[in-house]
Amino acid sequence: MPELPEVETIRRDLLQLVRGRTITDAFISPNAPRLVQIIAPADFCRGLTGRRIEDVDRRGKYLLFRVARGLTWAVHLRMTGRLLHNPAEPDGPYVRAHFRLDDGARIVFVDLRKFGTMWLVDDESLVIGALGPEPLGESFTLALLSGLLARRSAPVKAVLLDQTAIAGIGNIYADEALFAARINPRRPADSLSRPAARRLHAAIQEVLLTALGDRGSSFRDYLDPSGREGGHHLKVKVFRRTEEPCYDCARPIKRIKLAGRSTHFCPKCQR
DNA sequence: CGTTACCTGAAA
DNA sequence: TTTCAGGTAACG
Repeated sequence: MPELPEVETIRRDLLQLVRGRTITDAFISPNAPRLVQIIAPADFCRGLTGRRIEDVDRRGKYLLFRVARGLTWAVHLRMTGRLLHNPAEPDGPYVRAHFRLDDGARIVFVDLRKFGTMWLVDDESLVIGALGPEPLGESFTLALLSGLLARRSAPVKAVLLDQTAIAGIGNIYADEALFAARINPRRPADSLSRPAARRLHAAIQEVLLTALGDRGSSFRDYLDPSGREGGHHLKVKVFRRTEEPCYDCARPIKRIKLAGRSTHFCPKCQR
């Protein structure tokens, strides 16, 4: 569910709430058998208990809790995962894991669809080793994006969604970035002109930064650790605006299936 | 490369 | 009843 702006919002909030705290108890629900990867849930809980949270990082859509003695507790929320801090109802029907901290606070992992995953590893490359560069990082240059596009004949939207190409872009912000860059999502990546690649590079950063400023988008399930919605879904230009008028040309936004995902675009403005 | 599976619901 | 859902791994 959450993409880079949502996961980064969660990271920033949780950093303030849990840094320096020690995990005093960990619980994985038996109805979430696929939640913990690689090791058994009991070993995961034993491994986390008693450990201090030293930092909270993010890579792509992964949250990385740096805990004592070099271990990383990694979390991927997939479609419907939430990490809530002291929620009003800590025993709701979709609670898949919970963690008690030494200040009495509770971190609750809620996930309707059970796609979310967690790891406890000493080598983070096991989890995030294959990810491409951070689109808001220094290494994400125009030259890098152009090189990426030139090597792929797939539709440009499929490349934006490929986490090994660029880390953190999902279905909302792929559609929004392609609209901002006026590029048709079906265009083969290697067919983009130099100016089009330049527009796309700027659009990716602008769209992600704006959404981050709005604390993400809450179309359906996304809530921050305090249970609040983001604000960016109120500002999208094409995502889930099928048959509504394009803000630039007033013609209806169209929806197609691409790379297995619903894809929204303006056929007149995006070529 | 584009489908299919993983889950559970909400919306059409 | 059918389709759709901020994701991604595993298929063919």
